[in-house]
Amino acid sequence: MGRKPCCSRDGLRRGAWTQEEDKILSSYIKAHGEGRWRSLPSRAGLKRCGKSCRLRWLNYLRPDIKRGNISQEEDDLIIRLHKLLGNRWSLIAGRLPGRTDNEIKNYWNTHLSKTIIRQGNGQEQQNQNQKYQMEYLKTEKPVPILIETSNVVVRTKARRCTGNVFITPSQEEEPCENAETNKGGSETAQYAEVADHMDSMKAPDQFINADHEIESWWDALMDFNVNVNDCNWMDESPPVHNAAEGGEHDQVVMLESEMDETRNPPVFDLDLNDLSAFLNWEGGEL
DNA sequence: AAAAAGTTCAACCGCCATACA
DNA sequence: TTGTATGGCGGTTGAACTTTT
Repeated sequence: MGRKPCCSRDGLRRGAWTQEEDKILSSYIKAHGEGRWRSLPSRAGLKRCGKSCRLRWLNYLRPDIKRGNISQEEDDLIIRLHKLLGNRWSLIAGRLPGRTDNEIKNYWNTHLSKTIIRQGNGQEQQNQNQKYQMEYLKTEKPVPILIETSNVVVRTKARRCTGNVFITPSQEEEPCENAETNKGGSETAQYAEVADHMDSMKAPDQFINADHEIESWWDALMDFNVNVNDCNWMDESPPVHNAAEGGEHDQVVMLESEMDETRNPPVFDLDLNDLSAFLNWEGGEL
């Protein structure tokens, strides 16, 4: 017995798309926009399931897609981001304009993972790291911390916290039950944690917009010199909530809209700027 | 030249989170 | 609060293609 197909309705086509189908899908989306994938096939006159249409559009037909010829710079960036984020392909793809998560995932599985395994923790990898470091030094910018190849990634999939999320310096508050803290972990682990939490936050009236890319979230934290080691990730627990409104915990770090009004000297004294710089460095484009 | 083995990548799958009635 | 529809994600599959024997 095979798996149950996602669209079990009889008469739906599966497998490779024909040029004719591509044409129909493209022109329909150009005319009516993306979305409502479930009903799109019948509206467009396609004998495909909505999921299949969505995937075909996002991974192949979208006009802004770059295909093939992944450059050395992109290659390097994928490797570095994968070290930080693990198999979070959509996040990695978000930093590579025109590339899809599927393409990056395939590229990783067919090219890069083998390269990494070959290199392991060996000299070649260290040399590569040294090369990055030397080039970066020439720019007189802070030297980024180069991520170790040994592993790092805390979770491969974002989890969600419900409600507003605050970052506080308190060691006494109950952490969000969905969250894991990595006190004392490597910068990479910390970043992965921040990415996870940031990734999971909700918009629009909350403190962080889920659509923001990781680097902007990270930059926001950098504005406050927040040390992740000193933070608990909080759910909507009353004491913390009160703090946001000027209550008992005056050191709550507020983000987004409130951030502009509360830009004070850093509440925490930490140094993850290097990692931020590392992330923002697009291999050679300094 | 042909068969076998290996590789690539588009497409599909199940699962999960969110939106909404 | 609950149930359902929908969108999005990462893992996996398998046909097509390439390389090796």
